[in-house]
Amino acid sequence: MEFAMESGLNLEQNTLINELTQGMELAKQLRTHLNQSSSPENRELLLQKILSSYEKALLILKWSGSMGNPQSLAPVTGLQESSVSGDGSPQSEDFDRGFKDHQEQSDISKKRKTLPTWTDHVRVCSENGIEGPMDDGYSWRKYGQKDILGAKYPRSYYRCTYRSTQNCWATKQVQRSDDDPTVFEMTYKGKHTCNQNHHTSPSQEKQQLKQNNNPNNHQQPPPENHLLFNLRTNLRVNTEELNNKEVASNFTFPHSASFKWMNGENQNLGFPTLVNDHTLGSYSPSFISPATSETNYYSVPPFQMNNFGMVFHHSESDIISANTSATNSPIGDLDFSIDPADLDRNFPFNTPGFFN
DNA sequence: ATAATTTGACCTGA
DNA sequence: TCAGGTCAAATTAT
Repeated sequence: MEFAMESGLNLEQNTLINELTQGMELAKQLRTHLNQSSSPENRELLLQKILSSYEKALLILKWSGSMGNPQSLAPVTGLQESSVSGDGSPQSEDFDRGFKDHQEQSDISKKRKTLPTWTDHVRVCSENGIEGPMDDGYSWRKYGQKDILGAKYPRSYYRCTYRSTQNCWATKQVQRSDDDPTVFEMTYKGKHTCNQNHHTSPSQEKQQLKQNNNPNNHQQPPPENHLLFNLRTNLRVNTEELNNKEVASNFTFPHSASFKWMNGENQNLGFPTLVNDHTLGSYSPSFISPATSETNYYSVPPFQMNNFGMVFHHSESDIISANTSATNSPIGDLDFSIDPADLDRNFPFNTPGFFN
């Protein structure tokens, strides 16, 4: 509630202006580079940034244009279901303090009713077989993988890296779609109560990438986040049938904060390194948001997409029990208490389809 | 040495 | 009993 704010057009408009401005700036830089002797890479980089800015600008326009017409959007994958519950987004610093410690145990015994759960369908399409859904801006630690009945690909289980240190009980499951291997269903449970200000570190991301790309498990193609790339390739967001409102109000994109620095170090994966270090490294933060710093979570522009970016489709649902085993715990209560917070970051994705 | 991942065992609800 | 989810020891990466 507190942040009812970003509903507005202003934000949009500002962002739009920022993007266009940025595009112009970059174009100027490019011009300079053309005169001087600069590496082709730098030029390329600038070019990409420019394109990125314009694409974003266009997306923004599209998005705002579609606001009124929910129907205009096309669902990408129609998968999910689930109903919604409250929270949507990850992170809420303010709240965490209330919880820490003890809560765990006590909660266990109590109710842990509904853990806010929502699912994103992230399509990472890669023509070249690159990219992966991984990074959503949070640090996750994989704690399990299971073959699911009837599913071609195994499901991976992740929990917040800061579970123990910050008592953050957010978890997520990643399941590669059977029919469309380029789609990953990411199911999030619980919100982040940790402070991950420093967005993921490169190393972490790398790791994630790796994991998800289990060669053996047919898991997936290597991710690289080229926002740009992703953007171009497919950008769509579908909010599934959830109640529009709910989604609108609750869902939040995980801030994407990180980009990758994928230096070609993923040898293991053996996937093509499309991008040069610089390319990635310099992926314009702008893409993400003007401000990259700590404040991001909130400040991020509405359209922020995950790094993975792109398409996604998501649905939320309440889930009721989440854990079974002994040690597990309590996350439960959070839902409620946090709700208000959720709203904030929530992206005004009222529009049922973000990008078409 | 520390941190993350792998993976089979274990747990729980249906 | 079974499938999904989690634990935790061993392994691997940083």
